[in-house]
Amino acid sequence: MPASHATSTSRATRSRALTPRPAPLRSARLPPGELEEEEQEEALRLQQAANEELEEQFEAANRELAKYKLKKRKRTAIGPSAVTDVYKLALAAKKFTVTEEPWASEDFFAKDIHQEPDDESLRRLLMVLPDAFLDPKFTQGMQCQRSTTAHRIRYVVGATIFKCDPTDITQAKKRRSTPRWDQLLGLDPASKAYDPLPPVLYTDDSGAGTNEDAEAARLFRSSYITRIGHHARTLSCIFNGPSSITREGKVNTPRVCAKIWGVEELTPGAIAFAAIMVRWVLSPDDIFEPIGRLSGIHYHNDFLAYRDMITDALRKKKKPIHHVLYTHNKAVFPDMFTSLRSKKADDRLAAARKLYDDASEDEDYTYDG
DNA sequence: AACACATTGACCTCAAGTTG
DNA sequence: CAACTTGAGGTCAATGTGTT
Repeated sequence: MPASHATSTSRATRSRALTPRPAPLRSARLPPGELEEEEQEEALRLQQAANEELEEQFEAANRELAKYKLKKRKRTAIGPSAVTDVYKLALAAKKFTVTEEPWASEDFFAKDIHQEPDDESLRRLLMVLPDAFLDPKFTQGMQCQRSTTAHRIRYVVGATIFKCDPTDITQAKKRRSTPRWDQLLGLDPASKAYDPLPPVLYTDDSGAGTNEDAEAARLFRSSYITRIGHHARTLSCIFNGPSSITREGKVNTPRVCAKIWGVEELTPGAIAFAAIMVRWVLSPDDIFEPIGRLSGIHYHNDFLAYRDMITDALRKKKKPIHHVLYTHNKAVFPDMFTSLRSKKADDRLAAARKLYDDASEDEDYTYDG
């Protein structure tokens, strides 16, 4: 089997590398009076013997591990018994990556976790998982999700979203020499700088425009991020899998991220994530990093700016941004949306609430919860 | 009811970059 | 230069839906 062969070779290479190279043995004929040196060599030989024994133990342990790995499940099965804490931590990390923040800021690790963090989502996460960011499983989970999501959006569904020849996006050379992408990314030919709010983020590719009200309503409502009436796009790929946009009609979607993570509604982070993602997909950059190596685009900083802008506007009950969230939600989670936002259901609940509001009170009753 | 197929996220390995 | 980190790419088992 090629896979196991490769594993065993790499293991052998690794263990060789760990073993200290044997010191060149001196000639048997030692000058008299150098007993001290002889003793040292004897000690070295003993040390080498001990090393060899350790190496053998190491190999044996690896063989045991390899046997275990063959039997091990490759994929976590559904069901409470199979879901371990480690698995749940990785899942939380993946969900966090896409719905809250793609890269963990450096101060996450430096931050005193007993201090109240400013960010609300982080505060909630730390309440449930105080040591989340200290666990390597968490960063691994974030890494994996970044890599997978970026790859899917660019290489699997990119051509469908942007209605172009697949190679225009997948081939680095062509991607870097397509004028349409430069225009969508708001590249200034003179300064070689990219607009942090480029046309690709707006409805109809038309950019900021002159009318400020119209601009607020069109920002983050690009048809590349999601689209009403047709298949939802980038956002849907993230949560419902690539086939949700590349296939017509209903698809077999056994375990999509939204189901696994229990996501029923978009967050400001999710919209901001999709926004930097459509920019990266068209960019000259080959690797999805906080700062684009070739473009110089500050993906992470721009993401934070988008997310905080959206969060702030939502809190302030601004109409355009609530409309953006509404349309995106309707496109990405149509089923849940209709059941959640049925006016009839809302009225029914509101009526029941009113019954309590109108009911009589008694000062003797207390409730501390 | 049982099977086949299509699709998915998880897992694994490797290469390139970074640090000390 | 070794040890560590990060992201990409390939493979695989689990699973929902359609078909017999």
